[in-house]
Amino acid sequence: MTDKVRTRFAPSPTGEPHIGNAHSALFGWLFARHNHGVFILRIEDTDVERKVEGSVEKILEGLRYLGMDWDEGPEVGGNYGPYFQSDRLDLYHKYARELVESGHAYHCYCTEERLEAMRAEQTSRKLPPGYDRRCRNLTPEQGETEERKGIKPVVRFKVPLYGQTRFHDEIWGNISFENNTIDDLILLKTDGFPTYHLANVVDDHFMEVTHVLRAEEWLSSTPRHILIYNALGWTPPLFAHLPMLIGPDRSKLGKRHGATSVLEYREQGYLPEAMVNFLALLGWSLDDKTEIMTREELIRYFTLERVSKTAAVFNHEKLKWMNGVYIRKLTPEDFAQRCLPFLKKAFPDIALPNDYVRRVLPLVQERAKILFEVPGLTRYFFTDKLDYDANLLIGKGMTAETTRQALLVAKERLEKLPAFDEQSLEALLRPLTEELGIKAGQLFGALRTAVSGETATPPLFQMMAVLGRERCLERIGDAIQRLSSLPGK
RNA sequence: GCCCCCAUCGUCUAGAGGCCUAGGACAGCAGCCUUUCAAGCUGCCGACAGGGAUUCGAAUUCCCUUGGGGGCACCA
Repeated sequence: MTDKVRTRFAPSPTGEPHIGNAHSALFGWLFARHNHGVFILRIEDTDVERKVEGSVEKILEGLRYLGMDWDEGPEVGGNYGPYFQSDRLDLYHKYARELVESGHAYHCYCTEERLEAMRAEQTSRKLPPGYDRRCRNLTPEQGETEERKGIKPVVRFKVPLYGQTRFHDEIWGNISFENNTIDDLILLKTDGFPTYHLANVVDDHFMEVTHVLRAEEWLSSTPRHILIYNALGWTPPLFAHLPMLIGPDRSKLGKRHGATSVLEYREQGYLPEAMVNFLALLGWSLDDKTEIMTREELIRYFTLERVSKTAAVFNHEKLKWMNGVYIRKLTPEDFAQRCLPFLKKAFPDIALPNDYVRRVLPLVQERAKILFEVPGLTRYFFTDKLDYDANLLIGKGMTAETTRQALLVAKERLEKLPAFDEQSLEALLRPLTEELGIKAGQLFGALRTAVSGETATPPLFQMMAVLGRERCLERIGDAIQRLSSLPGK
């Protein structure tokens, strides 16, 4: 045995990597890193029915996106493999057999139909559903009779009829269950695969996992696991059940609450550092004020003592805010790098010259909350045709005609402006408002819309400077046209 | 129905008997800044689920009630 901390993340490949799983994984990862321990990734693919092709890759992608590296597991190997449960069936069979031989487990021949009927009956009589232990005391002869009928048995664990099972949870404290409320769970299914309970115990034991960090939903199956450890003569690891992530209605986080796949967040342009920071703060806190923390700080400060017991609502609003914080902290170059894929995807047929893109992007960096909205915020920098309602050109207290006149004069002056940069533009346009006898907002608003087709944009002079003289003049000319042909004007 | 838990602003949380007329953050609202939108700044709104008990003193300890969650599969 080693005294080094070893934790694991043990997802089952049944679909998109769930944000709730990512949360648990993160806590396990932070705990391992904080303690200079080992973070193991184990794939629990024991449910043939629910297995979804390609989900292992997605799980790995999700972890990579969030920057959670694993020391042992798929792709990296390790001394405790294999790390796919489907490659460890012999091991599970061995210990299932051992449990049967030692009298801790038995073969059960009950059909699924019978079990279902039994449960329905129990539920209708308002009794707790559970196996009635019909096969618990079958004689060898009775067993053989069933076998001859061609019925394949499952292996069930013989839960003690009396007494209680206690354990200590690092977060919840001491928990105790009456054994008579636990039914004889299945260890080995008829298809030869183990259930979670057996596989989990066997693997955590042989992989020398020291701390099992998993979501609270597992709390009530922990006594079963303890019982199995004991029956096998093994020392259980330490358990720490983590608060669950729930939706705004306080139920288990699901599709109807919005995006649940980690990869969806990547596609929407949530920065991994923001995701990690946000997730860490769901059920854990450092103190009464610190919220923005780097990955290194999270690792340094993360302890189980500061993990809470109450489920946390996944608040998209706050995530968005935090993502904005991280976006603003990026260097312009880094921001550009991260935006590029989103721009390319949104404007597949438009050239994105390097230096131009790098002049455009800083203009929206503090305005974007998620990367996905960057193309929308910068559209007019890349497209030629603007699509907007000409009435938007006309500001408060202006008419189509006064607006047109103002634009006409502005265009004229802009053509003659020696340098088309921010300072020159301001030096020209600011005094022009006085000359025209209109307010700054009236002229700037008209120009803003003319040049971008939008009413909310980055500062006008910066925007125009980046767009360039040619494009600006062209668009102002177009705006003048639109004003001239406005009906009723 | 049974078992195991949980309980501070709408949400994430600080609080481990006096530091609490309960702190921070998101959201909301108001204002400032300002050519628009953001960002930023200032302020406001806003919670200890209820009831007992212990104590000089309880958000903090204990009990009950209420509310909420999780589990009770040949799923994990």
